[in-house]
Amino acid sequence: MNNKNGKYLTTGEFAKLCKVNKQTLFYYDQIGLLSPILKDEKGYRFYSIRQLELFIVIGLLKDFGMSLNDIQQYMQNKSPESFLTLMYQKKEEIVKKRQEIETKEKIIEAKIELMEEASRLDFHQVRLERLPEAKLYLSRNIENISDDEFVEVVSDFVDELYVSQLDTGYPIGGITKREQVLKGEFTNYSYLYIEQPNPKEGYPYFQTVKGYFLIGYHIGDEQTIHKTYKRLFSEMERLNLALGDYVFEEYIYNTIVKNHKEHYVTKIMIHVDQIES
Amino acid sequence: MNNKNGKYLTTGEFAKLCKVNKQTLFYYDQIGLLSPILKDEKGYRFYSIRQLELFIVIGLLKDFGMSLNDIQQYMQNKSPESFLTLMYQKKEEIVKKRQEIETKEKIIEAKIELMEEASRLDFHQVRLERLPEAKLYLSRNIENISDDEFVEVVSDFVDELYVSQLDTGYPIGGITKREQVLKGEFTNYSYLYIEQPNPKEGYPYFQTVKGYFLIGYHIGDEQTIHKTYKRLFSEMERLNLALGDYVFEEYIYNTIVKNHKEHYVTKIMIHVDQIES
DNA sequence: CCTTGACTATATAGTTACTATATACACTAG
DNA sequence: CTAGTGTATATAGTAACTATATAGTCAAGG
Repeated sequence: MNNKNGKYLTTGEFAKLCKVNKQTLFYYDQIGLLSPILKDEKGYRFYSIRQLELFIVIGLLKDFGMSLNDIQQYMQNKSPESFLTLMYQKKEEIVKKRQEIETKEKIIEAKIELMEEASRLDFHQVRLERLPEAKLYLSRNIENISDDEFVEVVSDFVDELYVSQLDTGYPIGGITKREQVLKGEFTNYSYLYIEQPNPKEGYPYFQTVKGYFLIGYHIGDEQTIHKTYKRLFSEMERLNLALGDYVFEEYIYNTIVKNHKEHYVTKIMIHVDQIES
Repeated sequence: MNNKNGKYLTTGEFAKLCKVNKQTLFYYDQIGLLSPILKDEKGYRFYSIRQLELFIVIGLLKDFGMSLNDIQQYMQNKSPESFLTLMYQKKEEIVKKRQEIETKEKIIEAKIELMEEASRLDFHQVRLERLPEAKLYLSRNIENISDDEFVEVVSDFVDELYVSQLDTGYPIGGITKREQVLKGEFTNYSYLYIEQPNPKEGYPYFQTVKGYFLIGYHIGDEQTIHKTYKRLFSEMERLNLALGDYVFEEYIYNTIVKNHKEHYVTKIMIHVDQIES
């Protein structure tokens, strides 16, 4: 696209034009990806300004995730048809990548929201709240399961979060059934779950019972969580509330933001029914 | 979030749970990023299922572009506040990344469109076409410029495409003024340009004169382009057309898709005026 | 009790796309 | 003639692993 082919550029000059290190051009020459059009008897390299275009395209293909090797393969038998094929393939890849990035953006937004919310909370206060319907993605049932089976369920659950992009950034929680809670087995969960604020179609979701929940926070190791449950139960009595069908547990602060177990914070949401008087 | 802490996992088992190579866990242990909670007297590693959570977060931060070193730095003095700060920072980065990816998606779409269009063209046919207004981003003037100055202009032009994300995937073309064309200096361009189908605000664009253009294609090296110009001029005479103010040249096929200069294809668009009869 | 096969460990080298460093030669200005 | 800049090659280092080689451990089957 120009008639200024007269000027030969030294490696340094061409590197400046390409906005890269001189060494990079040595390297490209070495692997035969982009060699100078001229090399004098003393080994000095000379590039043409025309070669900039090729360098830019190499950069483009690199951006699209191709290795220098792949790029070289393409360059060796290029044609309008193979270029078009390549572009269609890269288009598919980039669409997928964009969707992944959008998912990650959502995850970050969720984490920010959760952390901001947590910072405004008083963990010592217990409150009664009416929660709206929320959709949860559930693991398989994990009641009274062996260690090995539990590992497998967690593995499958995490796997599904990954392949179906169900990680929303919300915490992974545990659901305990009324009967386990009554037996005092607070952490004999029936399911793991993760909330889906914008659920995808075609997945088996568990619809939370909407209604009233008594919400309290346990500070410290899960070993001592029964103490907090006791506090909550006495509060239920005081408010004339009966235990509902499920209890939900979620980490607010854990290993991701705190170094010591004593500082972990678990949110406990007890489904409650008003007792008729 | 679970009470199944009894089970200790070997390196192989934990690797399977994390869906990574065993060696990766050796590596993480070695750099002190994620060590097993237990090592027996024979050096065997044992992980807890609880450590999966940490592994997942490490993966998340990696996805956000942090190096293992940075992640370790963060883990050493983590807190809800520093996590929030980190998330705000990563959010900014990911928004920028998403925009970059969107730009690249547009570039690919443009390349596909151009190639598909080119494949349907008959390069031997000359046609008269009314072109709608198009916005072009222009280089500085390059009439009768020295080699060194030309290199600088190209460098600045490409630089601006990069920093202002003006690369639309459309070809870089050259504009020749009527007076140069009349002198037979077909490739003494006045400007380089790139079309901006969706122009950004606040940039100096050159508005093409909308109107009639005689469009023909030159096959082969630019050295012989005068032959094609001659053909086009005789066609203009036949159609009773007068040379307008500018001629536009663009590569259809070049070093990116063809190995030999003889197969390059240049599109020539001559702005023309109807001669009153 | 011995062997086989599947596991575990460590140490070292290889990978990609460069970047940094060391050493030697070339060119240009004063 | 020398200082300062440029060029060249060769080699080593980088991140985040992966692959390979060698050796020790363990549980099951004959």
